[in-house]
Amino acid sequence: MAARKGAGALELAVLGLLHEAPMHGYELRKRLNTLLGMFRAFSYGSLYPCLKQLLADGMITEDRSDEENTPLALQSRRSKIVYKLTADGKERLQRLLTEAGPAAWEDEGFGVHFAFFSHTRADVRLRILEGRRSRLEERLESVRAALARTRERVDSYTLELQNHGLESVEREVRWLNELIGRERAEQEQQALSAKRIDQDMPRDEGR
Amino acid sequence: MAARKGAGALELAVLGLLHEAPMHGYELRKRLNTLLGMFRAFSYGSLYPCLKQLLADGMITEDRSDEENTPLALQSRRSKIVYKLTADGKERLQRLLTEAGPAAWEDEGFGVHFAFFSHTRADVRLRILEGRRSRLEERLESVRAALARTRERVDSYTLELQNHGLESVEREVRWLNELIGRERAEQEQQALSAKRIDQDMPRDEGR
DNA sequence: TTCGTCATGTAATGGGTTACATGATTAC
DNA sequence: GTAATCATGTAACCCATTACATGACGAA
Repeated sequence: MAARKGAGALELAVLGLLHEAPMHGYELRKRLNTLLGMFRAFSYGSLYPCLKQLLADGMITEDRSDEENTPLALQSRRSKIVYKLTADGKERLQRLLTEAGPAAWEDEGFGVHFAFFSHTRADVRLRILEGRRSRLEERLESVRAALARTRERVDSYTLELQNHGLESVEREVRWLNELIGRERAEQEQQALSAKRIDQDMPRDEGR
Repeated sequence: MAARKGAGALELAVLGLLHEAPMHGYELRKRLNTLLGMFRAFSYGSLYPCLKQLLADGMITEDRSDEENTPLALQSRRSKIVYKLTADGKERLQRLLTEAGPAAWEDEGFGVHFAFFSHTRADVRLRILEGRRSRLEERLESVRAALARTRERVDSYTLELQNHGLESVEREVRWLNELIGRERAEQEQQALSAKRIDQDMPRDEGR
């Protein structure tokens, strides 16, 4: 099965962005870093090798044509390599977007996966959100336990730090709760309209 | 000057914890990860090599003695290596704690530096807090700018993610503001009591 | 013509994890 | 006696950054 390792988050982000529109590396990086804003930033030193790899794997093709204008006879200025997803690349993107494992909800990958949720199946979205939530709740519990254990004999700055961390994560959990609620409501509504269709044109029910 | 590179955050954390009390590696790691709770976690694979390096550099000493009990004649069970700061180590810790540079306010290092604020000079604390705040404000500004530029033509999940990120960072900035306020108030109060002492026993004022 | 930004790329390095190997001690 | 956890360590790998090298293009 070979399993293909290679850059998780970055690879997904590149494929995802290229799926929306063909682009060259420099632009890709800018879009990447505004997309992920607060969560992470990539440098050229990781982006270009990643593109190279994806190219070698046949996930993307490069277009060094300099587009429409070939003015007279002076077009040897190689520059601006536009990358584009191949069919294999689209397939791979789809596969990455369907995996609802730790890679999707741990700190490094969550932001990127979330950013492409509109291309992700509803059930996968839900599992990722729930996965992240339980991951965070684990952390909360362990920190709370530690805090209870060592209470009173901690200096005030440490306490301040731990409390701030705790509150930040609690806030994220509330955010996830809201998102999960919305996702579920959406699913139910879809189930409902499906039922309505069933009532309009009834089918075999029992199995 | 040689400059010594080596693990920034981890090294500081180890020295800081060992300053509070001698400890062996396993315990060190546990304390480390509860101390930093939400911010990061280290594995043995990074801790032990770090200890090794610190030992080689003479920042710490190891004690393989198994402590007080040497029952009769069966004490060859080497186990539990207790590490302890040397004078050099204390000096190094002090130096790390005095540096108020990017290493202290970027994501990777801030938590650790903050955790040992009670051993840090007041003016250094203030500069680190302000450094972090302006770092975060830079990010806020660039994301807000990007958000304004691409407004309306973004899908809802991306928007949701960016907003959540924005709010998280805004929250941290408010937290920093509060801390900075407290630090300044403290400094002013100390300046005040210093003045009062000056009034009690006046000295040369103009230079 | 020079400066800023766009644009592509590589080599060295860094800081960390995973998985593994080993063994002592404790609780049941 | 056996399982969990305490305890120490290493080697292979991973993902990314930094610093560098190169050069085109537009505006002042």
